[in-house]
Amino acid sequence: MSTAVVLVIFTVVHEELSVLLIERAAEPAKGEWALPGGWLLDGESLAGAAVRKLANETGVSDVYLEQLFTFDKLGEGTAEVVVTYFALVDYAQTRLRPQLDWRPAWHPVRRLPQLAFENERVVAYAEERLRNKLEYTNVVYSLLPPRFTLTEMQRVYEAILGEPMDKRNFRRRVVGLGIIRETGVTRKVGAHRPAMLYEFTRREPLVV
Amino acid sequence: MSTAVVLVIFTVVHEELSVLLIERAAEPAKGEWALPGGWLLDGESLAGAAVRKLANETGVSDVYLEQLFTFDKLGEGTAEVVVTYFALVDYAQTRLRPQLDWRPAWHPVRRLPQLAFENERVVAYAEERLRNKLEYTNVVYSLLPPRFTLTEMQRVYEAILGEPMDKRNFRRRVVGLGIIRETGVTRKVGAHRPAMLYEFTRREPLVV
DNA sequence: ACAAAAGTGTTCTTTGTACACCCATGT
DNA sequence: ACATGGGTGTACAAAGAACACTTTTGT
Repeated sequence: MSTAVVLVIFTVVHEELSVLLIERAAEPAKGEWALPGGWLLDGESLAGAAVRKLANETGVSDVYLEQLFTFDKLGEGTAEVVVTYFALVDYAQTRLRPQLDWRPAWHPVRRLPQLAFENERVVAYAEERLRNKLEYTNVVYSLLPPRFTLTEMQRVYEAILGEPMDKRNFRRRVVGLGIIRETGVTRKVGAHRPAMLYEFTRREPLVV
Repeated sequence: MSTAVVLVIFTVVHEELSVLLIERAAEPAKGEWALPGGWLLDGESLAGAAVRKLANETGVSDVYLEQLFTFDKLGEGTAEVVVTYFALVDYAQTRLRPQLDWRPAWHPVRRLPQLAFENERVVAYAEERLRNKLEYTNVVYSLLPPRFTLTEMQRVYEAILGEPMDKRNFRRRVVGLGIIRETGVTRKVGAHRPAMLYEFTRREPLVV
C-alpha cells in the first residue's frame, strides 16, 4: 500500500489531440493499455515523481505539468491513492522509449482503446481541464515549438476544442490576451506568402 | 508513512469568511493552530474520510465538499501525502465538538493565527478556489439556510469576495444564473417591509 | 418624522461572434 | 492560370458595470 503517480500526457499529432498510453507487458493488466505511471519513491516529492516519469517516457522536461486529481482505488490497482498529473508536450520534441515491461504509443483521444484501471475517467477529466485552461491561459506554449505561425497555433486550439475557429477572432483573442508577441521574423513554407512567426511572452504557466 | 486527509471548512460568521481551526493539545505541533484532519483508515475512500472528519468536527453532512489539492511533506507532518478538501457549511447548523486532543474554533480568514504544517498555503489556495467557484456555480447553497433573502445571500458573497456589490446587478446575476428561485413566502425581520424568501433550485454542485 | 432595508430600470462599455475579400507565392 | 494559405475590418448581440429613488414598516 503506497502512493502512485499517473500521467496524462497530451500532444497534438496530425491535428488530433492525443494521449500517451502504454501497453503493459507484465501483470497486472498484462496486454492492456493504460496511462503511464509509477510509484512515489522514498523521499521523493510528488511533482518530482511526475517530472521523472515524464522525462522517462518522453525525454522532455520543462513543460506544462499540473496536478489533476487524486483518486483512490482506481480499478484493481494496488495503490492506496493515485495522484494524477497532466502534461502538454510538443510532439516534435518527444522520443518515446519502449521499456522492458511496456511499450508506449500515442493515441488520439477520440479513438482510445479500452483502458485498464478505469483510466478512461482520468483521461476524460484531464481533457475537460485542458479545455477550460485553454480559454484563459497560455498553457499551449508547451504544445508548440518556440516559434510558430498563428495558423499553427490555431490548429492546436482546434484540435483540442474539436471545432474550427474563425481566423480573425482567434487572432484578436490571443493577441488581446497578451500571451504571444511577434518575433519580427517570417517564414515561408509552401506556395504562399511568408508568415509572421510568433512566440509566447511567457513559457511558464500564466496562472497557477 | 501513510495518507492523511485535511479539511478547509469555511463558514460565514458575522459577515466574515471564517475557517475552522483546531488548537492541538498533543504532539506534534502541540499548542499550535492547524486545520482539522486525520488518517485515511484502512479500506476507507478519500471522500469517505473527508465526510467522516467533517461530520465529526461540525456535526453536518450533505454539504458542499470538493477535493482541493494533494500536498507532499506539508511541514514536518508525518504523512507521505496529504489530500486536502474544502467544505462550506452554514454556521447556524454547526456544533463544534471539542475533543480530547484538540479544541476547534472558527477564525476569520483575514486574521488567522500562525498555523502549523504550512497550513497557511492550504487555506490561501482554498480561498482562491472558493472565490473562483462563486462566479459561475451555486456552491453557496451550502453556506445558507434552506430559505433566505437576497440580501442575506449578497452578504455571503460580499464576505467571500471582500467587497461590496451592487444590489440590482447582484439580483440580475444570480437570478439569471438560474441557481435560485422565489418561494412565494416572505419574511419580516425588523423595521422594514417584508422580504421575499428564495431557495436554491439545486442543493448539489452545479458543475463538478 | 425618521431610520432601515426592499425593491426596481436605464445607459454605457466591453466582449464575443458572425461574416468575405484581396494578396503574395510557387507550380 | 490556379491553388494555397496569409492577412485584414465591421456590424450586431450579449454580458457586465455604474448609478438613484421610492416603498413599506417599526419606533
